[in-house]
Amino acid sequence: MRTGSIPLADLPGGFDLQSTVESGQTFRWEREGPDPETDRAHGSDAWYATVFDGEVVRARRSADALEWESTTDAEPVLRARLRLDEDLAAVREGASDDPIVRAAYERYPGMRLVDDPFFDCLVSFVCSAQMRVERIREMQATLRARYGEPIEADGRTYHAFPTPAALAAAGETELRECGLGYRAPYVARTAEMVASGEWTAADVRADDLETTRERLCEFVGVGEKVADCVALFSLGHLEAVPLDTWIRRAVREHFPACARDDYASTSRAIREAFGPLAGYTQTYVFHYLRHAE
DNA sequence: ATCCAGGATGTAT
DNA sequence: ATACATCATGGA
Repeated sequence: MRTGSIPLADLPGGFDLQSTVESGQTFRWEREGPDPETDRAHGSDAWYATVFDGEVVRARRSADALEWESTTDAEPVLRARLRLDEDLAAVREGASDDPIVRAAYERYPGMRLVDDPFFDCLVSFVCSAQMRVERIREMQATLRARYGEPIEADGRTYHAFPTPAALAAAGETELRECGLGYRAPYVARTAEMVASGEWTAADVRADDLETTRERLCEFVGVGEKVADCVALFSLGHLEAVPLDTWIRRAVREHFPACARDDYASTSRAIREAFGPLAGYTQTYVFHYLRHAE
């Protein structure tokens, strides 16, 4: 395994790995070791492991650096997938100056948006319907363990995220046995669509969010909310504001002037309230509401 | 037991 | 277009 270290001082606005990969944006990072929420006995942060393009990547944040260990040079993929080169200070500066927004940014300094692989993100959020974040994470771990390519590294076995063909071949019945419930046929049919090759990330992505959302809604199990999540966390639409139960509550309680009767106009209103990188603010507020307050 | 979780779909109006 | 019931599963 190769190792490397990226000084936090080189990352504009700093970086926090735990909040970035445990804030419900991505479900592909497995924490190695105890839950830092319940066990604060250790000095530095936990290691997290994932697989990108068949290469194992382990990472942790020490006091002054992002350390990594990988079967290849992981720095480029880490910089890209965790948006490490984005100026977080500028993002925070551009956010709206509302009390709850300010509190959320202050609570999780260094949290960044991810840029996840398209299919993984798509499947994860198809599974997310009426599911708690912790269970979505468990479901994705099950899918990787059962259908992902095993990769040996450092005496351990890691699993890549399953390919579209692998999930399509699994079929509805087996996917139900993974605990997906009524989402099993959604995942099976969406996997078939992607496996057919007619819906690539490049095909689905448009310059404007509205068009991208329309195309994403062609997938089975993808409505406006899930479409916004995929647009935000894997297609680079940083202006997207997914309206889930938590954000709807925030609109109701903190931004009543943005409340509209339908999804699209409410999302547009809160997007304008949050600023140009509204998706960043949405993710901070989501994570903040789900833990603090 | 009843309610809820990062909602979406099918059907009736 | 909009309203409504229904869809698994596990934890509180």
